[in-house]
Amino acid sequence: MVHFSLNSEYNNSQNLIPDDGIFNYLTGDEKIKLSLGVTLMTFERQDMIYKQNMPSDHVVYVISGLIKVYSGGRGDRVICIKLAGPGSFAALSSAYASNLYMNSAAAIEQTVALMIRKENLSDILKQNNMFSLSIINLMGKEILDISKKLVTFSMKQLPGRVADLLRYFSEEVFKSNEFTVSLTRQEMAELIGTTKESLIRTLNEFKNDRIIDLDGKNIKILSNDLIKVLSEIG
Amino acid sequence: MVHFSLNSEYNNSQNLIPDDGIFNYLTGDEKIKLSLGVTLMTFERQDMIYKQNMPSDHVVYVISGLIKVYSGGRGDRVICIKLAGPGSFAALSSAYASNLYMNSAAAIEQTVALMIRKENLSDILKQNNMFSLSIINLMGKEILDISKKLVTFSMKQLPGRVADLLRYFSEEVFKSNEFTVSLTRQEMAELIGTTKESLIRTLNEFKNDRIIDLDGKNIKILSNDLIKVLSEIG
DNA sequence: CATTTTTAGTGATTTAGATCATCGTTAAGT
DNA sequence: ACTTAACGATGATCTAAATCACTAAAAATG
Repeated sequence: MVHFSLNSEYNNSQNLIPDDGIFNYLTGDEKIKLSLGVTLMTFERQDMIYKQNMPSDHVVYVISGLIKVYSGGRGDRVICIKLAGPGSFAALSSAYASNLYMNSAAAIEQTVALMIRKENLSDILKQNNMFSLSIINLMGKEILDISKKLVTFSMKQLPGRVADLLRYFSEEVFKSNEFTVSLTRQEMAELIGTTKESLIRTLNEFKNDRIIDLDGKNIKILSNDLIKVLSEIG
Repeated sequence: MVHFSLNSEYNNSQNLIPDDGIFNYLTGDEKIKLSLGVTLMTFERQDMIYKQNMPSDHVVYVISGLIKVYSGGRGDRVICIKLAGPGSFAALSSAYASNLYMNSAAAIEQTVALMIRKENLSDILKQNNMFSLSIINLMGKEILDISKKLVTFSMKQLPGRVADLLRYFSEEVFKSNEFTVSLTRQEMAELIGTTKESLIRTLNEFKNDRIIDLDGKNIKILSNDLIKVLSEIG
């Protein structure tokens, strides 16, 4: 786990704060100020980023790679709440609604992320309205996403859920009809609230029905239409 | 459906904006400004407040009563995302992350609510940082609540879910160990993602096990400890 | 107040998918 | 390179809860 911390001799540098996305709303001054409470970290696969029930002192901003935000329940069962790729935040909700992390996060593949001290982010929120508004926007999107997932979990059965997973991968995570997942079957199952066995079976049914091509971690969607239909009929 | 609209002759009145909760952060001027985009409405049981896929022009602030926010899926199946009682908002997430309502809301009992035009709320958000921050806080709490529900839905079985429902009622909705639900068994089932039959059976098991007293819509929790255990073992 | 509709409650049956068991295969660690 | 562990894949079995099919009790409606 490589660890860079910005110390005083770099105070005049703003390199750590990206020049894109939501940070566009920050003034130069605000970027400098925020930099002081920021640590750039590199995580390897399976590295823990934060852990449920620990004090929530940081918010995570993913620069590259992919992380999973998940929650452990009874026994060894785990459910994955979301994946966060480049340009996404994790732990925003824990930061502003609790003083503990309400779930855990770990790297799925090698990931570079900004760890932002939440007080520093609060300072910005208190003075920059457009930044606040875009955080409100982000959180609104997150609520809608989780609500949609809740509906899926309580109404769709396996084929519909797996179809949703494939859409999620192709439309939001990998942004292509052909992709190589860095997740294990177990992790994929945790994303749609099922077991690895059931996920594997359904994925193979899709393969036999020529809806997808499947070769280990390489997945190619052959019929987006069928996937969409499956997702809709649940 | 009674309908009061604030027109010009009442411009100098701020009566419609409550003096409590989140609106404390507003200045007098802001309250006046917000009042212009606000309508006070009374809804009777089963009245629709807003509907999935309609343009999301208003945010709802519940003054008294109880409403349900729900989402319809395949067939006639419905899942209730949350209940909102006095002092709670509904449609905040739709307002700021979509131009359509992403779910529906209806009154469970007679409800008085402020319908706030979302542009007017945006105007306040753009100028009042503390107000924005408390909206961020509210949304964070909502994300955590839904995430918890997601975990429940994918991991707990019926006794655990029903225990969660009873805790939700006694701790958050009715704030007492003894309460009269204004919801039907069907609506209760929709809150925990099951069918009315399964809910009824589980509720009666709880009654037979002397965990609750049950007489129609009157429910009394006899053992909070057992409920808690059931909720935790799932 | 009679009638239609909605809600509550039970039993019998079915089923999707979890669980259990096992085995090659791939990847990781020594 | 060898050993151990993690992962992918399949088959057999089991079970929680959905579904179906009713009856009874309340509520709403005319």
